[in-house]
Amino acid sequence: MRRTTTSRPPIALDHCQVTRLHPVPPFHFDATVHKPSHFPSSDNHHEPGKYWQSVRFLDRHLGVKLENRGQTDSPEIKLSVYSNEPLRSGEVDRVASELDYRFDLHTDLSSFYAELGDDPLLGPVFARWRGMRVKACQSLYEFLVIATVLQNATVRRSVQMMENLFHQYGTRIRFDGRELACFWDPEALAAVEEAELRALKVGYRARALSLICRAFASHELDEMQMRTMPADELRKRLLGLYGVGPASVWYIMFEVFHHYDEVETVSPWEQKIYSRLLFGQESVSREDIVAEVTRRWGRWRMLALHYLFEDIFWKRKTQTVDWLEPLIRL
DNA sequence: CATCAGGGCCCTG
DNA sequence: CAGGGCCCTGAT
Repeated sequence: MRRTTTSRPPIALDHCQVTRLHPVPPFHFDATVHKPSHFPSSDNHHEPGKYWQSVRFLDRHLGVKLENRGQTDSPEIKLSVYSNEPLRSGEVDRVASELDYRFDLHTDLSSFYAELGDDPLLGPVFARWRGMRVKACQSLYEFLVIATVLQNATVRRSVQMMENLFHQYGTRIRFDGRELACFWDPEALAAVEEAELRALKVGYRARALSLICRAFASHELDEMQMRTMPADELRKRLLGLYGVGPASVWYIMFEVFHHYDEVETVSPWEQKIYSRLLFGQESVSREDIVAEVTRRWGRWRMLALHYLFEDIFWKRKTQTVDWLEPLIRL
């Protein structure tokens, strides 16, 4: 009988080192670290001004805590890195620099606001979320797992699949008084039979999960190198992975690799939401959506859509958005 | 009880 | 290039 990793007590990350991150202003802490449109996951936790996240990095299980210590125009983040043994010199810096990339802290968005600030849709949104960044605090491999459990599933089912995977293959970590799940390595899954994955109710996705982790375990893919690839080449690489189609590629191009103009496709769910946001209609064709955002926002089109999208989901937290509710299938 | 669609993707003809 | 099948779940 397989002993699940999470049946063990959590790893205590009792060592902590503190450093600072300095985002390029303007910077909006909460809208960057927390994306209300994303499904909840036990690898992170957000409270206003604070964010906890597990990170599998440098072959370690780490806990990171980000705290807002600045203002929009003079931003500063206190970063606490928790580990089970003291980190070697330089390791905290490597974590800081990786987070800098994953939270997109070094991008200068001033021309984005300058060029699009007069847009009637974006103007009010900028007023609320100026300084918001794209964020994917997962590695490419980890994000591919998320993209896979999103496929053809309602929110509840995606959450269930993700938590089943964390329970079976992840590691519980404990730091700063919180317990979170931490991702497994692709190597750990590479040895697992598809049938075992299917038992976690991931269905046909078992094959994709299995083949994707092998692509990483065998080092066919190099995330760091992919960060510098031209968009066309990158897209082709991603599409070549089994179980990765246009919808997953779209999320990854934008969220993981920060291609702000990536709107090659619009999947059905987003299509309905953008139709409302852009045209006030129930269903506008994807071609019309792509044409409109390209004409209107050019090289910033996906970042602009991200602002509109998260804005409506933030709004939903405090008030009812009657047209949005039926679109969110729990 | 049966049927269906859901925040896709692969494979076939 | 269109369309069927795929896993599972909750809604009808």
